[in-house]
Amino acid sequence: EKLLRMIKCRFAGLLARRIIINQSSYLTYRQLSWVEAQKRPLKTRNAHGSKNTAGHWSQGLKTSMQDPKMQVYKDDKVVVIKDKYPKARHHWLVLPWQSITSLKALRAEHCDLLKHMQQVADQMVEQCPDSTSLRFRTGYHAIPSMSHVHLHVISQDFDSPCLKNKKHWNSFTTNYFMESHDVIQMLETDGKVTVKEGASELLKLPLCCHVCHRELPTIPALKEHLKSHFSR
DNA sequence: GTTCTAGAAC
DNA sequence: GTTCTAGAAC
Repeated sequence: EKLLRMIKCRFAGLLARRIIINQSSYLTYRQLSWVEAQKRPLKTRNAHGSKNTAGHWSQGLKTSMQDPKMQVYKDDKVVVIKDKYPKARHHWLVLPWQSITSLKALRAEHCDLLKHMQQVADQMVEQCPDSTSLRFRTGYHAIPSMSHVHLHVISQDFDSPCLKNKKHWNSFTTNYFMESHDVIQMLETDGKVTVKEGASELLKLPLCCHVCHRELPTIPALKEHLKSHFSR
């Protein structure tokens, strides 16, 4: 029994170390002796090991955009994928191959790239069979959860089981959603993109219909209301 | 970004 | 009692 426990311990240790090797924190971890490392609760070690890695959820787009099965369009500058959790009948993301962490990193030299992303977004809408019946918007979230700059191309029906809460709704229907054209304009005039202070507060605003501006008390009520605008 | 669920709101 | 939201997740 003692031996079994020892083998289990050893295995857990190797496992933890193997995870750490893939990260920059390897040296820090190695400074601990093997015995000391065993004293650390497994949970803590996992927490230590799973943060700031390529496997972290916020890095998911980097993985998805490289996956040919996810790509619905690509050229030498950008790739388009379907949003994994679409918030409307049509919801794509346009991503540049070039790694740009966020809007904050954008400079004047990125203007042409953003214009191209906009062009590709327009193409996606054009080729969509529903483009005649549905309105589309193209823009960026002021404070995105996912790393790597991505342009949302989303139909305005918001008819999707993935749209579940106030944050989802307000991120696409308030000024939290920054129109692509406005972002490009800002970059051209200021040489950078500034996000208005208090943008995060916009997510807490009451639920308001984007078509008739009626206020709805709950998400289910809002969804029911949207049917009156977007019956198939 | 999602999932899960405690407890608020009804 | 049920519906719904909102915050933690190590």
